[in-house]
Amino acid sequence: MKRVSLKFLAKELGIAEGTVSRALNDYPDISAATRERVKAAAEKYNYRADHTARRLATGVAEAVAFLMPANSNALSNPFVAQLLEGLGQSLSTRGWDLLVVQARSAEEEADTIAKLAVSGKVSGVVISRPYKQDSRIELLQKSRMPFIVHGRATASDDYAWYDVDSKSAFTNSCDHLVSLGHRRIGYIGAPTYYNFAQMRMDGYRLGLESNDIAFDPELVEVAEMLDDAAERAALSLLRSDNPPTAILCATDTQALGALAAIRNLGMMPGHDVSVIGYDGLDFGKHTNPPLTTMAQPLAHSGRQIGDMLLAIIDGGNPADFQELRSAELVRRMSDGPVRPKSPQQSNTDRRKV
Amino acid sequence: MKRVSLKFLAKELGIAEGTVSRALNDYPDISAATRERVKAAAEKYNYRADHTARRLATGVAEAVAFLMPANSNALSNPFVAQLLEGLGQSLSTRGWDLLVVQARSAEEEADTIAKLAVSGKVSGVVISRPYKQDSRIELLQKSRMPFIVHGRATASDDYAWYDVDSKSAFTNSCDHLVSLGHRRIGYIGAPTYYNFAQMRMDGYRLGLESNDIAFDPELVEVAEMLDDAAERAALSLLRSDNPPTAILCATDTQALGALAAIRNLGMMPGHDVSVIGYDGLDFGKHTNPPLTTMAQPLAHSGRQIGDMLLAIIDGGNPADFQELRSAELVRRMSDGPVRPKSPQQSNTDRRKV
DNA sequence: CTTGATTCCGAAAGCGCTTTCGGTCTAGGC
DNA sequence: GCCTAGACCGAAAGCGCTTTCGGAATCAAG
Repeated sequence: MKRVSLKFLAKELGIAEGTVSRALNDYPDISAATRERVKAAAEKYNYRADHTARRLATGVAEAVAFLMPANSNALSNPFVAQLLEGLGQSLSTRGWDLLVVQARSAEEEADTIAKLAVSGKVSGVVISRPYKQDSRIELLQKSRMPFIVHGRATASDDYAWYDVDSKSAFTNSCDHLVSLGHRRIGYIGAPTYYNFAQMRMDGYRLGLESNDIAFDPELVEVAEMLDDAAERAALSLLRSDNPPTAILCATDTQALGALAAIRNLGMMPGHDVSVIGYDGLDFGKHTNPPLTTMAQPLAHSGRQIGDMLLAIIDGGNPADFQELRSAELVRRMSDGPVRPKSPQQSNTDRRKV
Repeated sequence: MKRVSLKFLAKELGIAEGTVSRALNDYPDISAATRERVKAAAEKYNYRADHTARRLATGVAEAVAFLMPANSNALSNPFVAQLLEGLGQSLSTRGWDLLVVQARSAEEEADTIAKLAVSGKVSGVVISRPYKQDSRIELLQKSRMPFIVHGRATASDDYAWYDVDSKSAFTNSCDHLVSLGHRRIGYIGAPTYYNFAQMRMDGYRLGLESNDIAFDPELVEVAEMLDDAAERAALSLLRSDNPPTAILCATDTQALGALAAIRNLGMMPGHDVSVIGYDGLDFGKHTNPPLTTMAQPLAHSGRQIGDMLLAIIDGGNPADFQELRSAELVRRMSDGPVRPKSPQQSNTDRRKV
């Protein structure tokens, strides 16, 4: 279990350390013969260049960092793990490392980034859930550290990102609800310092507009991305004089709260009032009723993001790496045709899941 | 944004590099005066010792690795993120790094560990979900790499671990169900190469035994830790000649499947047949009906595990760091008194959540 | 054969720190 | 006033690799 060093290998082969190093790294000034000889020996002794020494000598970290979202909550965590998994896969193709760093608080995020950028510990960074104006992005740009963001900020021309077009998704969901007869559509959003929250809200408004429905601020609530916060928001929507017949939620977690609110009011989600979430989280299959949601394609997003970052580190132009995917409405049981004012009416047009 | 080096600092102060280094590291052979002077300058220039160089010189990696569970699935991922968060917090107290490494497959896990152990990239490792016989643990012990496991293998005397006493939890749940009148209690388990799966099953059997209920293999199914696999398992249990009136599930994810199976059979979970899961995942609040579960205290487990690992790296005896926490039954709506054979009976003794 | 161009490899200088070793200086004991 | 202890710091040797530079050997051309 003892490490074999370059020195050892060189001595064993009777050639200079530098030569061994160059042979291993496929320098053109090494004859094929010795290259093979060296590689065979390396194989035999199971030699692996010491990462730290290599880093110091070359100046390239061979590692990237993932900045953990500041206030993540248990329900949104599935993303993180999945992203990490994909990132790891991507990096492992080169044997690079994946660092997870987190700020103590949202305020310290910028500082954490700044430190990271000069630390030399990583050759690239991925951040997620950008704010509308994101100082992390500015810092990263200023420090010339390759990076990619999962999502985008308002200004998004000159850096790399991978995002899902949630704006269109919300517009489409509006259309969908309108086609089910809804005209009074509520919206529960996330704090709008998050750009994704803004975009989803924009999508909602656009959807209203294109269906000639006037935007009504009474129908909009902003809540933290927690189930209970969203439940309170939904309650206030539902208790108003002219309550919505359908509610769009910025996240699945919030949709969970909306479902609960509706049930608590003695109504049936999907029948009395429709709810559509966004994220496509698996546990939506098991809610009461199963949650209709806009599913984002996050299966390979981590992998993709990793590959893009690597390409940028290799010298690619960040602006060339911008990818916009689209979300897909997966209908489960929480949406349905608008219910006429008449007391009874069975809920038809339902699909099984 | 340019890095300031030791050399620069030394030149600026007019003293030797070595002296600056020793001053910064609080060596006793440096006068208080120069120590302060050096630290002030370091502060002023915002100097941070280059991690890589430091590593190379000292030989200590100042980083630990978390080995990502091999076949994690989306529903079990909340753990990972939460654990990572806690670990990160713990490590940040020293400014250490957190690496996430993953094997391509379960088979390669041991190999990954072996490589990691000799790579010198980290000074400690945390692994989770050990198998009954876990070659990763043996490897780690052999290579003298400090490590801690989240969970334990069957032999668990001579290494550090943090685990939840799921065995007792299952025994207690049995008692609970018996107190509700159940005598025919089924069990859906996870693959028993996982030691936690074995322990939970043992707890279940012990619970039966202590209540003088004969163990019936017909009532036990082993399924993957996925909702649909568990659903099939539950279906087969429920369709037998003498079906269970209650089902204990090794994980919440599986309990989700059990709930679905019961509903699909036209019965009502918690009324017609009780289901209890294990994990205490938040989304259990939103299932249909809300899932009764044994909640493990994972809020600060990451933090705790990190602190323990650090203590071991500092020279602590691994065997001194073993912590067994207990799970708590949180009753929601999926358990209830056994239903008499008579057709109608309302479900009493329910608690609100 | 001599010369100039190649090919291939050894030597050595770092990368930015840490740490040992010894030397200088001052303080205290006689 | 001389000697011995500390106290304090400078110099230098690494840590394990990479990479530049130049020299020796080989080869083709004149």
